[in-house]
Amino acid sequence: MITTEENILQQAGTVFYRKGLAGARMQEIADLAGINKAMLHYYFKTKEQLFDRVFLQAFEHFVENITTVLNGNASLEDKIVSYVNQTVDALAQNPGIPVFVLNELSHNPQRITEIFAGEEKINLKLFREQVDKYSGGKIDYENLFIDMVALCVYPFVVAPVFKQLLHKSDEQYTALLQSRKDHVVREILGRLSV
Amino acid sequence: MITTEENILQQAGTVFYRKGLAGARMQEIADLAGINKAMLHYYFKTKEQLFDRVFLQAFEHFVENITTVLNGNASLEDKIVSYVNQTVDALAQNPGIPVFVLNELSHNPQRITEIFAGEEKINLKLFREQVDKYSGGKIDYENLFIDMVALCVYPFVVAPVFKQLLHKSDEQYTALLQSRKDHVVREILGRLSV
DNA sequence: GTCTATATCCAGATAGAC
DNA sequence: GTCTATCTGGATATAGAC
Repeated sequence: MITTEENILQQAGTVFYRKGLAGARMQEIADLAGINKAMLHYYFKTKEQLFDRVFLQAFEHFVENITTVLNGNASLEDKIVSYVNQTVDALAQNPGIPVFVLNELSHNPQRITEIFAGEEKINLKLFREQVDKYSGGKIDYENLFIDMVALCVYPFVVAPVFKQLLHKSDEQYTALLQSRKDHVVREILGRLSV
Repeated sequence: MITTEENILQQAGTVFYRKGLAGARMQEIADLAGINKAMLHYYFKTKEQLFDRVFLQAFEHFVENITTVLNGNASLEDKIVSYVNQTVDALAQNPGIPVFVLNELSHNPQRITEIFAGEEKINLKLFREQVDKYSGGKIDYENLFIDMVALCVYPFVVAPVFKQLLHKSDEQYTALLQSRKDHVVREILGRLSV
């Protein structure tokens, strides 16, 4: 059995993802959750507090693969393979999260410093050492990291535009996104083996 | 001398970029433009119509390099070099545009079909032919195109997160974005010469 | 074309019964 | 914990003088 609070959080997510903080209506969230508007305030006091909870969840989804995969003790190759596959799979289930998170951050940039303040686990030190060691200092870990993330995430972010540009149906574009997992792994690993 | 209408459009842009349609306040736009709220309605009737104009401008900025560079009659290598450099330069001047456009499209996906309806100039046929010819059919033009755009644009979109993650100041991150022009060109051109 | 003053609406939040 | 009814502020939009 799901609690009322979890139910609200979930429905609030779908509304906030689609409309943002300012565009969302408490009434719509209440309707989706099958409860009364007053209940939202009973559980979360204000719209902003409800939004904060939703945003934090979304942000954690957004960066979770970076932290869990990169900080493990697997080999560099294994980490890259894991990151790409897990990230694409996660985004396929929640394609709206990246734009939602990035948009809120662009509206509210100081949020990011607050979030990172308590989180020392998000750390690329280990990844850097592995890249340095692996390539004998020849490969810049920053660009490698940026490229890997960009190649995975951007096609989701820009999906509506690329769908039109490449003349793809929803199903065709979904298939393309999946097929890119192998492509991205090949490209990134290819740089290491030169 | 700049007209009142252009002045409004420009100030409306800065507000809408930061806050989105629902979050923006007509009063704030009026204040920035140094005029009265009533004037906004005199020139653009409703907030939505003002927003539509701003959005259309932004969208054109967002895709202009794709159309102008890729449809020219330059060589494939020259097109890639031009696209990367022009895109990064344009984004450096207006870093807020991509998230703004992508967010609005995620809130309002049918907009993209309306926009593309009249625009037959946005066309990757020529680019595809060049890639096919150049690589003897060995390189997938879709992934090449997606990757090139992703590597250029995504670092701007995700700037606040990467700044924290990589421990960069604003100046350092700006420098990194500039330095990536050569990096991206090298990576993409490198695939062609194998 | 530009302003002040105002109408109108709507959404977040609360009061209070059950 | 859950509801109905209501308060209140604020934002878009308009009326009308200059």
